[in-house]
Amino acid sequence: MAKGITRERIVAAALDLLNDKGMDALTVRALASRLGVGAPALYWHVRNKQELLDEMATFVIRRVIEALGKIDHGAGWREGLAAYARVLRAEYLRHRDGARIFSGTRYVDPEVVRQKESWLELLTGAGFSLAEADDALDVITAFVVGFVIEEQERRRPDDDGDRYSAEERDKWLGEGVELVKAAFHLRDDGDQRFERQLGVVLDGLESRLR
Amino acid sequence: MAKGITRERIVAAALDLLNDKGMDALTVRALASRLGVGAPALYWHVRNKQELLDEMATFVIRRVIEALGKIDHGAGWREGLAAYARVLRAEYLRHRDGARIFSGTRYVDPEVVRQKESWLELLTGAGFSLAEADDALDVITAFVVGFVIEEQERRRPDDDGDRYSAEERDKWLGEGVELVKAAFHLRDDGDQRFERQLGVVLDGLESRLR
DNA sequence: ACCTGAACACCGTTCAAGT
DNA sequence: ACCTGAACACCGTTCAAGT
Repeated sequence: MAKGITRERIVAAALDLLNDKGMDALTVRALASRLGVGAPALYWHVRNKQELLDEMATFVIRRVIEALGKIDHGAGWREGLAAYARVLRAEYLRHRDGARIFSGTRYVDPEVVRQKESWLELLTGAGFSLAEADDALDVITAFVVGFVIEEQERRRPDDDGDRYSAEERDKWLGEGVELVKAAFHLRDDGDQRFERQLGVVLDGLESRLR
Repeated sequence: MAKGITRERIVAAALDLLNDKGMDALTVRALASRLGVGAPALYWHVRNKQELLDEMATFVIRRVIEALGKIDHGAGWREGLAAYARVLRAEYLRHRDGARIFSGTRYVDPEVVRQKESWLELLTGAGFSLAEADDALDVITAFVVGFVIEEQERRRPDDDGDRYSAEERDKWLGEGVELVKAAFHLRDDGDQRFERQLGVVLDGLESRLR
């Protein structure tokens, strides 16, 4: 009973292992040993490694859907889309390289797509055409995916320990790129940049309403 | 001389192999045999597989830089950024899963970052603050990366051959999602969607100028 | 029904040895 | 300087066998 390996426990352990050691260390054998079991045991519960990876992606997507479902649509389309973007980013950030690994996952689950209905309602209700509403969801999603990929890449533990100080970086850059250097010095990380850039995209959508 | 394996030839062959067979089939042994040589031979030219992957990424980034350098900045900031976005998308599209694999690549090359100078000049010259200009480049990049990841995911040869017809898909979706179905039917693929959604982001940036 | 032990083909990498 | 042959540790997966 303590050894009751199930699909759910396997997927959970796999996501843990991914966060701990990264994608390359996510091997069937390491996963099995983490579950206190031999590697072949997993093949009774899961067809192969690819199915396990698909199952992990499905789990992540399900969490996204669940979180999206709790968003209040009453505060208007702009606040709604902002909440959508924040949820998507937060869920990707939960997993090491989450955006790169779990974005663009094949829609194997109708629920993922059915989810869109309420968002299309919100947007068309606010005055967007159906085509514009569809584009709006796509463009927000694309922005979040691209933003978080960059974000997680930058946060990744450096293999070479080459964290630059400001001066080292300026030297590395060389001469004649003063704007690049100045921009780097005033660059903030994380939430504020996300909110600002998200605001740009939302402004773009808003301009379509006029 | 016909067997003159070089770093450049190795990288070129690796990118070919990636396009032909995909990332999983990109093994050291397969690559070596494609070059008419034994697997250990590659280790004279390249330290390990990771270095090879880094070299591939660098090659792709260099091509992007080269293409970006040819863009005429005379047509204004909006046309300039649009050209930037189109170049980035085109270069990612050259390689199977290009956006997922090569985006967010660690900046190992100063030239990549120095490249930004001319864009910051263009944007600040057009009236953006330096912080806004920096955000503008980021937001465009993020959008392109996210868009192309989705695009290449959708284009990927289906493992199960499950290409849906419109009716099959409607059935799969179930009842009560009429907007989703309608949106799907009027959905166009590729260039037009990219241009439209890029326009949204550019509009968002333009709104900052006022 | 659920898991183990042994085995297979393949992988990245090393290293002595060849030219 | 550049490549081969043989080998090592590890990987995903299969399968007969155990309980």
